[in-house]
Amino acid sequence: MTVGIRKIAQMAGTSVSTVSRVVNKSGYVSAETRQRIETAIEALDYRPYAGARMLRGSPSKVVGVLLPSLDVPFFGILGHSIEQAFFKIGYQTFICSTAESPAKEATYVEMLLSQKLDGAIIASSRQNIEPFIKLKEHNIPIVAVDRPMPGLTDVCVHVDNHKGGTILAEHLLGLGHRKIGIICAPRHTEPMIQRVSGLTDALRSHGLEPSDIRYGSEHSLHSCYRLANMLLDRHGDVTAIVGTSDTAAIAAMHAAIDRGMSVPARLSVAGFDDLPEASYVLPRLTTIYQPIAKIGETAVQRLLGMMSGDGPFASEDKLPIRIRVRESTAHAAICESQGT
Amino acid sequence: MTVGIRKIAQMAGTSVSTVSRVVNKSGYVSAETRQRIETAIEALDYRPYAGARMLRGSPSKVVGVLLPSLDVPFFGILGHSIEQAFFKIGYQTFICSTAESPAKEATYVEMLLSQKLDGAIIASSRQNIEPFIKLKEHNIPIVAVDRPMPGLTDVCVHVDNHKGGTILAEHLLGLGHRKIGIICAPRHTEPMIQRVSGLTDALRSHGLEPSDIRYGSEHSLHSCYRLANMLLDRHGDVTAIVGTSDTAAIAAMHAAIDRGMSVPARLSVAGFDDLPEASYVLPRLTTIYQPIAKIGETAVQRLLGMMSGDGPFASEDKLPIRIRVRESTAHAAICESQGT
DNA sequence: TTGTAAGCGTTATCAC
DNA sequence: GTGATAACGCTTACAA
Repeated sequence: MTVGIRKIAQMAGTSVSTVSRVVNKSGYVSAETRQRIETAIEALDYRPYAGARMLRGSPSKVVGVLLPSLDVPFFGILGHSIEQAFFKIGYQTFICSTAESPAKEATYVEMLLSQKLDGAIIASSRQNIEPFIKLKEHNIPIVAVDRPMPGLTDVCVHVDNHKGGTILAEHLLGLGHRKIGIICAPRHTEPMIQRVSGLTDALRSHGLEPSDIRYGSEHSLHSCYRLANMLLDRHGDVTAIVGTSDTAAIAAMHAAIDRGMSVPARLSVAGFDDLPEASYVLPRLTTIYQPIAKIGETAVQRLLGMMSGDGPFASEDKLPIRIRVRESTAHAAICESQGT
Repeated sequence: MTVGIRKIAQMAGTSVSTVSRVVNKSGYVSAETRQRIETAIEALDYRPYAGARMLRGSPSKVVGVLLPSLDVPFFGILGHSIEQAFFKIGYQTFICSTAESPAKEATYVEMLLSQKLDGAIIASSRQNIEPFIKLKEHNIPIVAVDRPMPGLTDVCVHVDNHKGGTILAEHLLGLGHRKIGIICAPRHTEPMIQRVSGLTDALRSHGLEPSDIRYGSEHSLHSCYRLANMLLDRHGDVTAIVGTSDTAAIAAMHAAIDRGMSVPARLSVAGFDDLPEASYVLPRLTTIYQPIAKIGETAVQRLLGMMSGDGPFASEDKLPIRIRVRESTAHAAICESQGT
């Protein structure tokens, strides 16, 4: 059924080794033999089978990318940039949506291992490295993205989330805000924790505390909307809310507007990530930009370095971030004068 | 370096065939031999190599999914649902972002073919089937999603886009709108074409024509924003704009609001797809809901059917859609009274 | 119940 | 320049 190297040899009236030489452009082959072989290859649409090559020890040119979920924009963009970067250099990518489940992560690791991958890029929701240690045991090079995986790999490509929180806090403080609420979801992931601590650290250095911090376990607009309402119920005097993601911030905008607080006149709102939806909403969202696609591409570079044996064997890349000031934040003085 | 079946046999003091029997749970093995083998497998963390199994004719349990791009929400959600459905039944998925380029599509096909896949799910931006015919020649079962690929496969899972356009038109007509503009982007894809023709057919059956149709080649908010401005420059008297995607509709909302036309009081706006961002914007967007995740899951079912040999060998699945009326559309009478 | 051996598609070694 | 042949990890007759 399948056409292999021997069928080509047979058709071209030569031996498998000569065909192999032609296919791999290695060793000497006479012009006419090469011609006959190429004709046969064309005719039978022959193509060497990667799996058999690996039996002989060649790299699989296959990598695994394990991400929490492809259907949230952040990981969609990240996964896309990783996949495209690998494609450019002839690598195939198994993208795996682990859906936050350690059991799924473990199953994926099994599947990937039995496919013989050359390397892996991982972002796991929990800091739990357990499902991945088998990859490490099999000496598969691993790069962490978006969040470090201590104990698993020392190579991580991400941004300084703590600093991002600080920048946001200082932006709001500079606008005169003193009563600031925070919505953090999903609660347990490292970037979110860092953002909250960057925020609170900056406030404290000004002798302030967040008026309220609401934690949620879900990323969804709906769940963040409820958190925002709880926050506003208890602390109606806040003049600004920061969401640890653009989604959380957008949810806060909805909650505020639905209860008649105008944004930014009465309430300033800021987010994090600068996803496309940040500029979809009206007023457009002030947020921290992070170079998602660049993160993916850098992670691929790092993995390539590890796979080719030359370093770096340990490195933490923190890519630059910056604030994007848009229309959702304004001076607090205005708020007071229009306050509810 | 790598641990294979013979190393296990050696360690357990038995033969490779017996190990194979244990691994595949086929044939008889005595309890004690099995025990020794399982111990060895555990100790050496052995796992059969999928590529070698395929040499012996077993299915690869690998499928290819070729989509225009993972970083746009629609395909992110679709790709995610497909990947998850395959994961559930033990299949690995190569997700390939073809980025609208036939050259990339062809390269992907080559790569996939040399990995020996069991089947493929494809959505190609252009109707160009050329890059994929090799898959067909190699008898790889193919299912089209979101848009049909005539000549390549007769199996397609999608929605009735024409009907969606009709529903939208009738919704607006029912609200008294008579001057309706359309923004269509990206212009050449089948679903977009269908949506426009559904819209115009419905208008014509009421003796009307669209006031203006603006076509764009890019999906982006930015480019659609410019289209919307062109439309409003030329036909400031429209009372409603339909975007053939939620992004196009959101861009229209921005353009309208930026020139002081309030939505929906002065201008009604409707979109298509019901992506998350449709409920992010304020006012929340009236749009046509389509069951994206369900489309992915159904496509997987169809492909499974084809791979297992029992039908269907030709079938077009049109999944149900419905309109989601939100706040961005209102009665046209209100518009006239507040008109510019 | 277990072992031997052939063969899947490929490449590398070595002889011609 | 070219062609046998062994080996990679695995499954499956077939023999014992």
